[in-house]
Amino acid sequence: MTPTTPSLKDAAREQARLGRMVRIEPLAREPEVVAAVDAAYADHQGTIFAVAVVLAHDGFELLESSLVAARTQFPYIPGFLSFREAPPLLRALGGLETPFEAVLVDGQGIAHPRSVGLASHLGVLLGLPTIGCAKKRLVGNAAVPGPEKGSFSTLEVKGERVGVVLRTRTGVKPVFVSPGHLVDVDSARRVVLNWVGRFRIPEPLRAAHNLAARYSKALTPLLARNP
DNA sequence: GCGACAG
DNA sequence: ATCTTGTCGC
Repeated sequence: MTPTTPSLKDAAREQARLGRMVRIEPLAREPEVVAAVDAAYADHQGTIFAVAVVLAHDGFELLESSLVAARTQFPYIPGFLSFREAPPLLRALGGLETPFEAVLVDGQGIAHPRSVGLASHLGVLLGLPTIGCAKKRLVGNAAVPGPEKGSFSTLEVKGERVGVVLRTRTGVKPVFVSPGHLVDVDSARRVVLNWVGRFRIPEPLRAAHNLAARYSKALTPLLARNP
């Protein structure tokens, strides 16, 4: 196979192309089953462990998980995270057999320099609703939301409402929620809040994150023996 | 030129 | 993201 490593110029061009395909619209129904993706990195040879999980809203039960281990093909550059994580994450999602209604992503949706964060990028390629839920801000300005769980403030970029800064737990640092594809800001906010358990990060993303970390620790020694 | 900067 | 134990607080 021929490793594909686009230049930043080409990457930005690809984002512009995908950006034209992003659709922001309210989600018709509250998802009963969602997927979530996250990645962990191992020290050795730039290995990335991409994980996709499927959970049922009822009891936040983990229905299925999928793992993909690969070599990173792109460095981490703010604004271009998709070119590093989207390929393995898409493969992980492709390994799922359980049907899901939306995907929660650890990163931004349209709250991005070119309006195509990882969540939007994945959404367009999947043709499914995706929601970005990041722990930090990439772009945009927002007021500090109220201290109670559920409070939120508008995240805007050049006068555009691209997301919300949402308090998922009382007194805890808020998260940055923005629509990826086929959802709007309000739908994205509601979905994230509906999938929050007793922690700051929504359960599906926690499950994906924990699994990725576990796989990384457990498999890194094996990869060192079998390069 | 000087900061800011998802994971 | 990752390197890393205990510790302070609700």
